[in-house]
Amino acid sequence: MQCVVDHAHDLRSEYVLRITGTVRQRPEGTANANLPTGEVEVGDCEVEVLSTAEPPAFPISDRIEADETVRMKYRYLDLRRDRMQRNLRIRARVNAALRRSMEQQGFVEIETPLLWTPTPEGAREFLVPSRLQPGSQYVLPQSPQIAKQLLMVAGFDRYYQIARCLRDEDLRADRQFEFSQLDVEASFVEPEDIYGFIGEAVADATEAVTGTRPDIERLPYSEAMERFGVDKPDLRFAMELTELTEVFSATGFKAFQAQCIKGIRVAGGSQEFGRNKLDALTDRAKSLGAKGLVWMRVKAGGELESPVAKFLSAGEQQALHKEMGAHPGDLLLLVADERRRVQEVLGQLRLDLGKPPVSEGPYRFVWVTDFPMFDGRDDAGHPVAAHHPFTMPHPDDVDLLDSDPLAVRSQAYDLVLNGWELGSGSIRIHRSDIQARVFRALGVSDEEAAARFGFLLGAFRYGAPPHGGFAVGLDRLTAILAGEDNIREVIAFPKASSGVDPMTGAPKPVDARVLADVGLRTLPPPT
RNA sequence: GGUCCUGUGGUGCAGUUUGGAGUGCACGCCGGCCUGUCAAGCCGGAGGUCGCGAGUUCAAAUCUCGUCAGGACCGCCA
Repeated sequence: MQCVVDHAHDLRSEYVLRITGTVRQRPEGTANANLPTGEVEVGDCEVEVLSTAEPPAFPISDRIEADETVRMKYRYLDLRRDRMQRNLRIRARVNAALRRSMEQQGFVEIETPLLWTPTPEGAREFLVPSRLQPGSQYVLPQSPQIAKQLLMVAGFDRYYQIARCLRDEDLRADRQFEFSQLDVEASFVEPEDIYGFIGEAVADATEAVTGTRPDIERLPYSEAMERFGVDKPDLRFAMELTELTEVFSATGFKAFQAQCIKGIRVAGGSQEFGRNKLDALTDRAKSLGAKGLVWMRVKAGGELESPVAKFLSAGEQQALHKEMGAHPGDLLLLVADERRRVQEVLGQLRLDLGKPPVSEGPYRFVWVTDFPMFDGRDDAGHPVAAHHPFTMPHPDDVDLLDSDPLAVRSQAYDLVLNGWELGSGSIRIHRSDIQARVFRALGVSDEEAAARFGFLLGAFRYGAPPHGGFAVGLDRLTAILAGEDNIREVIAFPKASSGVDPMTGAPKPVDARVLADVGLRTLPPPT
């Protein structure tokens, strides 16, 4: 708002002022249609300086992007910018909408402890030394998982919480040490019930920010992997992986005598990708683990231009052309390898070549369902839990636990938005016989299970309802709704990727006396 | 632990490829002028360890090595 002042004042940017005056129409010829307040002004102003200000370390303006280091060091100035004001207000709207939605759906908000017990396995935990029990540690929870399951045993059959979670793992654009989740658990539910609860809440939050209520699609895990090569597909663009294994089932071309062949079609890409770019793509594919990358340009007459074209029969070329839906000018990229490898490589290339910016395009929510129970094997040959060890196997697959564990589907599901994993959940095991079989499959002995999770397993002996739940990553949801590709932009005081807070300087050494109080002594810094 | 990108007055950039005096642009800052302006305008001025340390060279912002910081990614995140 423009203020008209009669007498000179020594006013600088970022001063804090109290201005008293009268709002009035601007005089003829001074209106400015480009400003929201361009029709009016405050006249006959009295100005009082409440606080002077040094020039800020960087311009407080959305027009100029300051260096991250400087922004973080002076975060309180950075937060004055329109962009950050907007982002944090979007976050508040998301937060409020989620709470409102869960309350309306009859859920009860219950807080769980931040000082929790170590549960070795999973993410590395932050330790909190105990003063009253010197030498012993609490940990900060990586999630309220076990606490909320105990609440189910306790009879709070619909629990939710906007929970802070802490994981001492390396930071990324979508990962901070501490992050917030809409954490949910309910009793007597099936996956459909969870999709309903969470879908409602997330749609409410999205509508609160964008004004439009999104649909949420469904995709089984195996289909996501076959069509998109990832378990968190970005459905905003196609370029799907085409199955070509059958096409080359009898091929004489050695490189295509593989378990799986798939391809992606870059529409109109044959012009854009000259030899340099194709070489770069091949290097990229190799760095992703492929043995190689076969490229083909689709010529005007439909014939294929490729270093390997001469090894392929006319029938194979025709079938390939048809399966890929090729048009003249397209670029085809093929990978042959083990199925999982093919999916990974082409899934990543698809993202490299086609993924739109986060700020673009519709919100394509999708439930990825029927995740496998286990994901590969550890060094000892035991299957590794894909979700967590309390995940209920798919009812049809329970009998495979011993015979073919890697084929067991679980009742676990993810919510994905535009290629970001927003969160995951599952139906939990509430029967001790099934839990015992899962632990056995994982190679966890009874003693070990009792030592780690005894208090949970003990609770289950006193009548545990069937239950399941979910957790939605608030930082990620908010970032996408705000059009930001880094969750730091929706967190008031984030950490740098080194884990340091450039504003406060944390973490810092503390006095040896303070350490002694909690029974600790520091080692000399590693050399 | 690894790969890659970035680091130049307070801020944002150009200069680095092909070594030749700290050269340039915009913003800000200081002084002055002007002013119904709204990213105000005009004139003048100050402000630099080219992240840091070695090396190559007659000569390094520029080339090499190391190191620090920020960022992206891999590992990691049940």
